[in-house]
Amino acid sequence: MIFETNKNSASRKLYELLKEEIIQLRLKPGSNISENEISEKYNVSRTPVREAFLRLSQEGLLTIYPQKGTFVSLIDLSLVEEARFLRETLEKAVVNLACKEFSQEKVFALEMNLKYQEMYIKNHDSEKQFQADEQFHKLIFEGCDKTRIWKIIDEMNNDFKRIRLLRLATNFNWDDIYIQHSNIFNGIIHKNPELAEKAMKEHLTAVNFDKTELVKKYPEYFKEVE
Amino acid sequence: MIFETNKNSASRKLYELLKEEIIQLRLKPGSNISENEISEKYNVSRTPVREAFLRLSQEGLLTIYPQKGTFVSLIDLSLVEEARFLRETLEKAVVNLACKEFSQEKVFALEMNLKYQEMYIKNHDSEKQFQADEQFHKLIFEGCDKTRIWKIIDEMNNDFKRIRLLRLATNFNWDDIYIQHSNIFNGIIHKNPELAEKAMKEHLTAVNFDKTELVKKYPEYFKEVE
DNA sequence: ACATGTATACTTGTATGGTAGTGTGCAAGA
DNA sequence: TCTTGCACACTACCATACAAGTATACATGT
Repeated sequence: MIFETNKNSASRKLYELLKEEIIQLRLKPGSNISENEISEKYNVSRTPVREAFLRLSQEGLLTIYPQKGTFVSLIDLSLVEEARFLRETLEKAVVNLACKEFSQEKVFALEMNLKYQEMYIKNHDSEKQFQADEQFHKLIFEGCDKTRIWKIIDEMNNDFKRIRLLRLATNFNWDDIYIQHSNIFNGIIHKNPELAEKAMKEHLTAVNFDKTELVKKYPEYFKEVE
Repeated sequence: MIFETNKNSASRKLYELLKEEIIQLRLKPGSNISENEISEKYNVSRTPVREAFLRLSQEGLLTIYPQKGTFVSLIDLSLVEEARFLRETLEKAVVNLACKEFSQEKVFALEMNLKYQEMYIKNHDSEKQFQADEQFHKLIFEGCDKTRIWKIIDEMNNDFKRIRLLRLATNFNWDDIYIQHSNIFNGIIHKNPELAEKAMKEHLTAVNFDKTELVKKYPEYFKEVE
C-alpha cells in the first residue's frame, strides 16, 4: 500500500488545524505565535510545529521573521483583488469549456448539487450552503479536468475567506445565488457559452463588496498599502 | 531591519539548489534521493534538507512516501496541459488589461527588454534569450499589479520546463518569437486589445509541441495516464 | 525447489539540546 | 529628562539522537 502523503503525521494534522484556526479568525491577523507555544499547547515537539509553520508561511497565512518571531499574516487587500481577478478569469474560461465537453455523469453531479443547495436554502443552513457553493464550482473544474487550477484558486482565496467572516452581515442573499447557479447550469447543459459566462460573471461580482468599512473597523487586521 | 524570509538560511539555499537540479534534469525524474544522501553531500544536517524536501514536495517536484523514500516526481503531462491552459487564459486577460492601464515607465521597461532580446538573438545566446522571454511576460504582469499570478503561472510551469530540456531540437525559432513579442508590445502601446490578445495567443500556442515522441524516448520519466 | 520467518539496513517522522541573532527593560551616567 | 550600555529572555535555525515503518537478503524448515 502506498500513501501519497502521510495523513496521520503530526505535522500535517497541525498544518490543517492551524490553517482552520487562521481562516476562521480564531487566530487574529497580526498576532504572534511561537513554535514553543504551539508545541506545548498540542503536546508535540517543535519539529512538526516548525514544518507546519513553514507550509503555512508558504501559503501566505503566516509570516516568519527569522530570529524574531512568527505572526499570523495580515489580510492583504491587493492580494484579495488579485485572487478575484484570477478566479473570474479562470471560471469564465472553464465554464466555456464546460459548455463543450461536459460528460453526462458530471452534469448529473451538478444537478444533484443544485438539489442540495435548494434544500440547504430552505433550511436556512448557511454553512452547508456555503460548502455546496464551493463544491458547485469545484465540480465544474473537475468536469473539465482542471482540478489543480481549482486548487490554486482555492488556496489564493484564503484572505477573501477571512474577510467574509469579518462582515457583520454574513447573510448572503442565497436565493439570488441559487438563481445564478441555475443559470450557469442551464448554460452548460444547453451548450450556450455566452449565457454560462454571463451568469458566471454576474455570480462572481455579486460576492464582491466594499471593504473600506471593514478596514476602518479592524485596521489592525489589514496590511498597509504602500 | 526586517527580512521577509531568510535568504541565507541553509534550508532555503538547499531548496533553490535542488529545484534547479530537478528542473535542469540533472536529477532524473523517478530517481530517489534520501535526506541522508543530500545532507552528507552538502555538509548540513538532515533538518534543513528535510525542510527543503517538504517545500519541493509541495510544489510537486518531489514525491515523499513516508518510511519508504523520496523520489523526484515524474513528469505529468496532464499537469502540463493544465498549466498551458492556465497560462494562456491568464496571459490573454492580463494583456487586455495592459492595453488599458500600462504606465509609461512600464512601457519603457518592456521596450528595453525587447532591445535586449534583439541583442541576444543576434548573438545566438539562447539561454539569455530564454530568460529575457520569461522576463518579458513577467513585466506585463507586474505592470498590471498581478505579480502573484505570474508567480503561480511560473510555479505550475515546472514540468513544462523539464520537457523543454528533453527535446532534441531545443533551437526555437527566436526570430519568430521576437516578432510575436513585438506584436504584443505594439498591441499594448497602441491600446489595441484585439491585436495584443491575438499575438499572445499565437505566441503561446507556438511553444506548444507534440510530446508523444518524448514519451516514447524517455518512458521512465513520465507519469502513466490512468 | 519453495514458501516463510527473521535479521538488518535502509527510509521518513519526531524529540531535544545547543547556537546566534533580536527585542526589551533596567540601571548608570550626562 | 534623556541617552547609552548591558544583561536577559525570547525567537527561529540547525545538529543530533531516537523511534517506527518498510524493503530486502538470507537462512531455515517443509
